[in-house]
Amino acid sequence: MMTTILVVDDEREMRKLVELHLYQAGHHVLHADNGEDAIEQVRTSNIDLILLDVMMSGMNGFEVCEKIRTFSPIPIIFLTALDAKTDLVKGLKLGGDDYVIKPFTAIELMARINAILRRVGINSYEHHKVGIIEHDVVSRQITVNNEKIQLTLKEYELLHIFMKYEGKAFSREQLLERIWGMDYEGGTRTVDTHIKTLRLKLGEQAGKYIETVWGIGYRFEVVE
Amino acid sequence: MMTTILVVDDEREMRKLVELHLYQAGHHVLHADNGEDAIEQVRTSNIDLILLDVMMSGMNGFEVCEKIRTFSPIPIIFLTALDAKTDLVKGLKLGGDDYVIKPFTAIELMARINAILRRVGINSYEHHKVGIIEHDVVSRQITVNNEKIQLTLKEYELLHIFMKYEGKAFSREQLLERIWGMDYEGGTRTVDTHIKTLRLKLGEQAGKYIETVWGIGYRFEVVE
DNA sequence: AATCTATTTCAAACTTTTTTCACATATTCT
DNA sequence: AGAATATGTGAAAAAAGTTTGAAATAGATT
Repeated sequence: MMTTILVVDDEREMRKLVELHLYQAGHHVLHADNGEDAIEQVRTSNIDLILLDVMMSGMNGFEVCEKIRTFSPIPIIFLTALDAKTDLVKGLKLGGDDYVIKPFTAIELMARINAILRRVGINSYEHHKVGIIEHDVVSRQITVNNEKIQLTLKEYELLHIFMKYEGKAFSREQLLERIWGMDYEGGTRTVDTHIKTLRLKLGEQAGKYIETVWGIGYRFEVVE
Repeated sequence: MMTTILVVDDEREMRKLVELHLYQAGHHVLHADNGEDAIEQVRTSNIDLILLDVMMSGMNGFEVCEKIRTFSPIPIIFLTALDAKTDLVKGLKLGGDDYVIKPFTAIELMARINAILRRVGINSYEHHKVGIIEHDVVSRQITVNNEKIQLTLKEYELLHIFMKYEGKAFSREQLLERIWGMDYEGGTRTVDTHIKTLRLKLGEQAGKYIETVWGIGYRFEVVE
């Protein structure tokens, strides 16, 4: 499953470089060039991990971290040019999960990110509720009207993306790329079949949440 | 949705080649053979992405990029024959988003373009409001007086272009080229029919936003 | 190897959209 | 006003996209 990573750095070139690598590694990237914007995005977007530069004009990384920790347990990796022990300690005390010292290689950064994501994947508690559907990420369970339903892998991934990006219209190609992977060769009709079974399993009422966007693909939205 | 891409290269044959591929991939293409012209076009036209050759007589690609960055965050992909490492860094420092090394294949170029466009599409939350009409690009939904209306692909594309270029008069040919593509064979009266249904669906008040420009085509403008 | 489940493919039925066409209506020009 | 040209409209044909059931294929499990 694709992850959304927020890159916070006030140096544009450094941010771009990091973004490029993250993007090529298959992550979704959001960015902010200041602390306030970063905090706002954490509040409003569905972000999985933050790469946070420590030295920024205005609010510094530690302050941003402290603020975010008042309302979110989202993993934070500090990017820092400093290498004093005190920073590590300070950052971790404030709730950071890891830190990387500039300059760093793409490989190193990816390794840290993957390590953290793996770790939180086990510990994190994600729970989405949209209309009468509830999705508990940890247990991978879906309930409709509090009744458990059994989904296959593809159905589950579809619903996961739909619920995460409620209201967004997806083309079949986008869904294939995200769930099946860039290298998928088969036809786009496959998506239709999975949509069919997913609608069926979601039942009369919740099945209608999946709307057909004619000529494009599908959109998930609570309809009354 | 069709994107407008500006190709900047002083070698005519290279430019033509790139343009052809872009056109076949369904993009709308503009071109410039020097930096000054490119900058002017970015200022005055509504461009979604720039393919910028680094080595040009007169202003080079990096200088052009630097200049553009003083007033626009538009994605820029460098085309370069120069060595990778140094250019990547320099280009990205100046605000470029990616770069492609010549010679490149059409597939590679398209992949880069799509990657950038996708990223931009994800990061930017586009929402247009013109008069009583609102258009949310992500969900592909249109509301008139906060009431959702259901548009077909062609109607949607028409309204999208109209709202994007509010006030501009379009000929039927221009609309056909942008929405239907260069290989469209049918007659121009098809546009009229779609305008008719679009006006109908927009309703009494908003339908009047689409004005007929006699002898030319149509213009979208808020009238009071 | 046999059995089950999940996934993909396929094609027919169905739905919606797009195009065409004929005629009504409107605008411009002489 | 009348002719010529351009646009508006409703209905029907044509094209395109979606849904669905069933069958084939692939993957896992026993």
